[in-house]
Amino acid sequence: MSEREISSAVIRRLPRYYRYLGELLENNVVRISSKELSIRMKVTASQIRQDLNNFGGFGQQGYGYNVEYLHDEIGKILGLDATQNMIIIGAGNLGQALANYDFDRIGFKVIGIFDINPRLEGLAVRGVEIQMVDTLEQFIKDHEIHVATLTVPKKQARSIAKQLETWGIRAIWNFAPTDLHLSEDVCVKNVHLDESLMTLSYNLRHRGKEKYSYKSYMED
Amino acid sequence: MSEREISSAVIRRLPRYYRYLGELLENNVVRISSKELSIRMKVTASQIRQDLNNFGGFGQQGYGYNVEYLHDEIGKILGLDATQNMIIIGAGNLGQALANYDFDRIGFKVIGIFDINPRLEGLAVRGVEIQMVDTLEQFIKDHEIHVATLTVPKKQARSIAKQLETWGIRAIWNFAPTDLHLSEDVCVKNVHLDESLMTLSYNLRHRGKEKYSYKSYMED
DNA sequence: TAGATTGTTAATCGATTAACAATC
DNA sequence: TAGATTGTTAATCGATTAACAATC
Repeated sequence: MSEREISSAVIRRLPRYYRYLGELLENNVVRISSKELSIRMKVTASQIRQDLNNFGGFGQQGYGYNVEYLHDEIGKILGLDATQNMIIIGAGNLGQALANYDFDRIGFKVIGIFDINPRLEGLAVRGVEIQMVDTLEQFIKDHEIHVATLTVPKKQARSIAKQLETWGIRAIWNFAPTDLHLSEDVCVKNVHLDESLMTLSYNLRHRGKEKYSYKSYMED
Repeated sequence: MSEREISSAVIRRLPRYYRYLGELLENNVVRISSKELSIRMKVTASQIRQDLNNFGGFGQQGYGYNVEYLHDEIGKILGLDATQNMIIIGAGNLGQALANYDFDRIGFKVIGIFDINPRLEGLAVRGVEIQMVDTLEQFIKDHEIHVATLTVPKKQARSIAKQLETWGIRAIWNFAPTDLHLSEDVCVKNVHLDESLMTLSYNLRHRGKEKYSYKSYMED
């Protein structure tokens, strides 16, 4: 099976397909055409078909796509079918908020929360007790963890990220407002909330000078 | 002054320029060339110059760019120079975490937090007391609010968004995992955290099959 | 002036959309 | 079979990169 290079534009759209298909599934819709889905999602049918065909032919001519099948297949492509253990580094407001999220639903199980603040030690968030970071290395080894969420202050983010890398972490979901400099085989996904708000600020200020319309749905 | 259409790809890069320039400023760097900045940011110098020239000529041949001037100008383009009052709807974990953020720094002042849970009434987050949503309409009118952060459950998101629109809100920072259907003159910026994590999941699973490298910095 | 670096035009590259033959 | 809709190729569109004349 030849692995072609999938563009990140396509990958970023997959979760949205997954979400819409999940909703169709909840509404007991059995099949859907790219045309119908394109209307609901406000994208072109062409794009949907192109995107999906990067991964294989999931539809059937004259019929469309089976909602449940397509939903599951996209889930597999995204890797949501296999559960990954995850830790959260930084148990501040955001870290605790994320710990309360139900990410199990998409294959991520929070099994550890870490901080340097001794006041937080032992405090349980969603059944997981906050531990001190000096136990982090051992914990990662003991539990075969490959994914870490980073919600520490900017100053500490880079050095902790480097350590996480040496301890075997392969993917970092980074909420610290800085770019991490790691080797290429560590996946980093940045969530820079302040930068997100800045783009909203831009659009608010320049609103009306141009058309924004539905495209904003896709600009993650 | 002719307003050309600025592509969203450019707009999404502006906050990152702003951040790098801010750091240079902190390090007392007075001037920088597109070449030097391109190396630090791991983008092409060409892209930097093209991006900036969408908004005007901020540099000088043979010299480069004055860091402070460029930083300030990008801040103005993003609209960070004018303060906007903001409210947060939904005082759950995420809502409270966001209320604790220092968004004043980029021109957004949280002056109200709202929820339907009577248990939260009066609880102060960063000096702002949580109020009940039935006072929302009056509050928006009294304080001339145009920006709202939406951190309510999926089920309620759309109906609240619709109401916010009728009450005069012009920009919504939406954390609910759903697309909002509003008129075109309401700006919506979605932050779908679960979808962000899904793309990380994809990259983790397909890691090594292709090169990811620095490009991940830019995929917000 | 000579060197450096911009602003901007032209070339390339990639992503989106359109079209349609294949086929259920 | 006829109608519908995919998978896929071709055309278009837009974004990125390269090149270089302008100019500080």
